[in-house]
Amino acid sequence: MPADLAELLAGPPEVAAPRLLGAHLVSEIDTKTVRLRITDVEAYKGSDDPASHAFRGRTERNAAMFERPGTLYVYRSYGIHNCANTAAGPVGTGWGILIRGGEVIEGEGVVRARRRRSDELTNGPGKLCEALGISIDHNGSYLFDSTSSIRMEWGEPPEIILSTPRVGISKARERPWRFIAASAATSMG
DNA sequence: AGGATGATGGACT
DNA sequence: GTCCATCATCCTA
Repeated sequence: MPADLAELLAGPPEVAAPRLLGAHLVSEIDTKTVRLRITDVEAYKGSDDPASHAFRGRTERNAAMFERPGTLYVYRSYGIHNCANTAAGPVGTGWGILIRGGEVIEGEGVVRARRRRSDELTNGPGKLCEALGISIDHNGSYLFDSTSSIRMEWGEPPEIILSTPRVGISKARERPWRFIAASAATSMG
């Protein structure tokens, strides 16, 4: 029975994040469709989490994370890349889940055209946004609205989930809130 | 295979 | 001015 993703995201992010693995991220931009299977996510828990953008409360940049679960939070990273999160938890908590990586299911030609520089298409939050065509303009849109150009849809969950420390942060390293989908055939490091 | 580094913008001290 | 929820490229092996 398919999980209700919107309901799932209403819960705490460290619980919702691993269950997001296998779900699909669909972008329909410039009449081009890309469909991705989510394989790599990280949970961030707002004011309880010094590594979260929302740790110090709501600002103009992170406002989308304080909206209803399923709201897309896009921020510019290192001045160059965009990274995508979904808001999670009750409205006002600032909880969220960073989408770090996925597998292209549909639209690989479009993805290769958007990501000219590397063979690594979608294994990183900046790369994933470039592949899907996600820009800062999509910040604040709702992932479960059928009219949104970026949507989240149910997909088969992975058999195996790895839990590791989060990437690229210096605070709260002890929280193993990165979740990676693995298959029995593949060993990941 | 793996380490160093430059690009570049926004938030914070 | 300093610190980043990054990535591609340029080194050394």
